[in-house]
Amino acid sequence: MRLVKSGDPDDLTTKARIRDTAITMIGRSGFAAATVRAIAAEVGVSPALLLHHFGSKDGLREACNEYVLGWYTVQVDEIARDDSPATVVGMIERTPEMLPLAAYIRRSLIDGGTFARQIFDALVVDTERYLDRSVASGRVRPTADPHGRAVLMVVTSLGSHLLAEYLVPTETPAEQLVPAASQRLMLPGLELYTHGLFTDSGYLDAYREWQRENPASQSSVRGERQEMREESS
Amino acid sequence: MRLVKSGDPDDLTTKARIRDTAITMIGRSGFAAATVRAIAAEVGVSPALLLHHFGSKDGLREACNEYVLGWYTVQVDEIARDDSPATVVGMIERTPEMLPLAAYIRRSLIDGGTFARQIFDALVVDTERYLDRSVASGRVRPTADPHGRAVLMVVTSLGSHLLAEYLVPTETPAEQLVPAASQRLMLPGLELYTHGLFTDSGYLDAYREWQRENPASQSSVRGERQEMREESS
DNA sequence: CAGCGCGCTGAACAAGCGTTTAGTATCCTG
DNA sequence: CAGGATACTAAACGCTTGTTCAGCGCGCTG
Repeated sequence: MRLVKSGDPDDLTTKARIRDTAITMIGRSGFAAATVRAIAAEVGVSPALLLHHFGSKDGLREACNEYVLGWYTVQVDEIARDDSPATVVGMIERTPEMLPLAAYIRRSLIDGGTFARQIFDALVVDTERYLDRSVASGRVRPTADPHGRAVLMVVTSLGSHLLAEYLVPTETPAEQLVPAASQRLMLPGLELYTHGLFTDSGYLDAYREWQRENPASQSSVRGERQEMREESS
Repeated sequence: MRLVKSGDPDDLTTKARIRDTAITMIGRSGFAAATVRAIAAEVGVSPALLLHHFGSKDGLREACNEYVLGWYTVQVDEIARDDSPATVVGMIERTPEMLPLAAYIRRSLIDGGTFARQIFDALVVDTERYLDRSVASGRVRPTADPHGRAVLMVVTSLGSHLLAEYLVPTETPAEQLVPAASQRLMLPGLELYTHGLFTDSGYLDAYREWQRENPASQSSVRGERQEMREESS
């Protein structure tokens, strides 16, 4: 257990142990399946204590969200300080002690809601910054839509995360699931990122053409964020 | 309602109407949240009738799976007959009357299980065939790992499907969600597929090098399927 | 020592779940 | 017209869920 904080589980307050266990169990089986009684039994306390500390089951979820989001922010700041080529998504998958956190985030993304959106947006911001640096250093090609490209890469990463169970043989043990899945896609991914998929720019040119002729249909979709369109005028 | 079959809802047997409603409601709110009572109320029958026809709630799910899988197979065969450039995933997203089916598949992919794996594998097989044709006709580059590339593309497609709610503004109505999400990723996707992401083949070469030096680590991951390795010997 | 707060428990609560059971119409068949 | 299958319902069952409530023991404070 122990999650991120250092020291023995015995050193943590019972409230913290409940929170950590809840994160693990919600991540493993989902919010609904992780019942108040099951979590309490796992920690070794009464169900009533859980409600005493967190008010309600939703209060517990809120506390978990807050904790995970705080931890996530710290991690991002940490790896943003050095300009290592590690993305946040990749790092989440590798460090074993934060696997419960990753599973919890995975569940949250599936369930939807404000918390998941915060995480997703943070991932996109982080990925975009990483890509910007890579463009500046000449390793990555510039793009007409940096934000959109970052979104696409986050979607691909999280997609392989969410669909990991279908990428590996059925009998793969749960703890090897995500690493095995990302290794499965490594070569095709690198190949795609290096050479692309199409032999020429026909599709892209056609889409740009269509886009130029139907400028109305995109403003409603893009929404928010980018107001600056000076470079295209 | 009416789903795929033709005619008025009144023309269908009550059993079929229950099944269709179940598909819609499970797709909308998940298997657990779509209770027997809620489905029965939506159809306008008693909860007991549902059990009378399908034996149990799991029996109902089984019937839904069977129906969706059968319908899916028909669709795939249909668009595989002509060599249109439409992928199955894309088609699912566009035809409005099969949106409930798509939502149901989406939920099933999240919940996991045999049915979801069947759908996923079928999508991969179909995508791979489509890519093979495109390679033969010269529109798409050949690859060292055709199956892996097909998996990657399915993951990207389904990923944007699963994460659609994060790709669009919060207030986007549910029925525009998937189209809006895929349009959001259209330009970055085409750009990536046309030019790739990296400026040179450094990362790919390094990985291939590493792969050549550590040939052990991949057999356990690849698993199943491809036994033919004659071209590399 | 009295008393208050805090961590904690056992037992119970109402509500919702999937499911069962007994029974009622209805229609087809002999 | 008799009779059995079929479509369907009302009511209840047992179980699990989140939540409440009264109360216990312990440590700190006055």
